[in-house]
Amino acid sequence: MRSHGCGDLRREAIGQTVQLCGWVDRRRDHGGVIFIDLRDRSGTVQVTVDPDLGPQAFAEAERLRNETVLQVEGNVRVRPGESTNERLATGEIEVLASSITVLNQVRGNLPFPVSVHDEENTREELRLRHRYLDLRRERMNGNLRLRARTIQAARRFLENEGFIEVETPVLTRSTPEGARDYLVPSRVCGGEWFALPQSPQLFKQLLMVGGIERYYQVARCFRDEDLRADRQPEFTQLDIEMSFMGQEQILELNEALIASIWKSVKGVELPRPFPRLTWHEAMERYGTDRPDTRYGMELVNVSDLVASMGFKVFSGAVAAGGSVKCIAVPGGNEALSNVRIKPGGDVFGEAQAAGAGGLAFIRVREGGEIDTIGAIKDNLSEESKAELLARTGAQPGTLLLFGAGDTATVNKALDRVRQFLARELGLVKPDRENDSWNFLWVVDFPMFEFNAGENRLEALHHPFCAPNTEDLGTDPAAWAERLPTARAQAYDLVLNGLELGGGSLRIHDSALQRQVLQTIGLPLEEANQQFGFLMEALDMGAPPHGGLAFGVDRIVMLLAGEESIRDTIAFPKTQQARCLMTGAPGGVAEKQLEELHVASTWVDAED
RNA sequence: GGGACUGUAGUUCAAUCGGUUAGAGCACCGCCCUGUCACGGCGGAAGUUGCGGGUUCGAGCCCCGUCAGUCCCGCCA
Repeated sequence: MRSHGCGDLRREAIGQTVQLCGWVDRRRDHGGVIFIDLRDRSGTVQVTVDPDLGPQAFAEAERLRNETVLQVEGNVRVRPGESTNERLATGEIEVLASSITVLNQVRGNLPFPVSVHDEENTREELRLRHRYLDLRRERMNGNLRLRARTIQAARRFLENEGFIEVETPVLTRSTPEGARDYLVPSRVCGGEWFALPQSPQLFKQLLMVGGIERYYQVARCFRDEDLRADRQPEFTQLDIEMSFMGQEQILELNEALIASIWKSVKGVELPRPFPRLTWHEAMERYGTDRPDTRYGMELVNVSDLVASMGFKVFSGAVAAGGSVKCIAVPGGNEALSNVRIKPGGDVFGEAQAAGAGGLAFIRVREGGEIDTIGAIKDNLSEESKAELLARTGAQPGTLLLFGAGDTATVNKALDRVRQFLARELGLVKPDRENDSWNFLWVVDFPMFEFNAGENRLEALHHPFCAPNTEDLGTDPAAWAERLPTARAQAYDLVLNGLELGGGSLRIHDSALQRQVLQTIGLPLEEANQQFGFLMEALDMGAPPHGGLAFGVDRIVMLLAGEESIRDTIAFPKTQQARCLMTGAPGGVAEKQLEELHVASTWVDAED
């Protein structure tokens, strides 16, 4: 007698006696015969229990409840009549039970239904509290399988390309810059602390110095920052680094990696090469460094057209060094009422949420007439009007939405409005049904951006990215002056408006590395103290190298059509960074703290 | 640190303007039904309306506080 998966049984098994194990998905009882849908990882099969053919089995079956754990022995036969249950993996056959063994029972009521027949709209709080039960459901079980297939496809591709997986420390040292660290007290070295890695960045670079040449790791990373639907305090990166390769080769190889994953997980052949945008162009045309290119409504810069007009909101913004940009919403006149785009409306609210003061609009009517507030209409010359319509491609019925102010805020507001409208107007399918994969490389990121709060430059990616060689020039004496405005040899992979990963060529010259650290305001002495080991290594024949890291949770989220990475992680944390199942984080014994040389006094932030 | 939303039976939801004993589907328990497949029929049990306080003749509903969850801003090199 063979053991089978419930969903693996097919016509070939007819006549065989089989043994099955699984959960009772649903029991039906009719006219003295009992039907059990038995479910395991492979699917569901109907087990039929007839008292005349299996008295023992029938006696057991009468007591069965949903989610009871069963072992069933029985004969496979054709179902009489036609099966109407499309969800049974093996619809046309049934297993006639001769014996049933209850392996474990369900006591009390389940906190929520698990059956494949039930709608999946249980409160997430409950699902997380009993995650083991949640994972048993078809959708979550499938997501974890999809995740495993994704990682397996990546491993297969990379191994074939000569990459080897190397594990790097989880207990490492805290470094300045970047996110908050999770800290771990050292017992042996009292008073000193480990940090959990935000990424294996420096270790993988040192592996390049170590001659590994092609490294990858499915690496757990930790960042003690506030959570979002796509951000967990611990998450998984597919971390990759390689020596002696230029940006072009790196992008090409990683495109092939991604294509290979999509091919094996979704069966989709991605068109290549992926389109590319420079960072500058992405900001200009989409207002974000991770544009969703599944739809149009690009940002159009009209600063020059309105610079001298009498409408002060527009001309004033330009005069102050800012911008006026707009997006054209085809059919927007009909789709979006004034109520929605004026103060208090949902579209207006999106712009406000991004920090914009407001949202001006023009409705384009038949014959190119424009309908808007007088302050705009009366101050717009015929030439400017014509140019505006031409530049935005506006047709009768088009709604033009304007943002005016400092450029960063305008970009942010219009990006947000654009994404909001895409969903509202049905330009993108709901995540579950998405079947368009608009990959995009964003390249030529700036090295730094100004942090007004701290009054200093910050690395846009991280301070180990190599600057663009043209921007840097050949004279080391000019580095300090040229670095702040230089582009980096850095790149992000964007899919449907979500950042899937990013990377760069790295600095392999210690002098340049020192200069970059100083540029972000790290004094030489501190740089040496924090990163001395790196620069020492660079001085021992570090090869040119570069790489990137993908967010595995996000990739799986998109492949699965989920809206939260929690649904791709077996045991995720809540927005308060708690595990509802185990109750972590929790208190520890006083003795543990003593051993760790940690004071036990709890100081509230308010005090 | 801030804004918004949510919390009612095991569960998913309802409960009109603040007004009788807080209802329904599924699940659960009992009985009936000879092939069901989201089976069906009859009956039953099941509630500190998250928690605490307040307003009111009267609070699931209004107010204050608090806890938990979700979404967003800040933050996330």
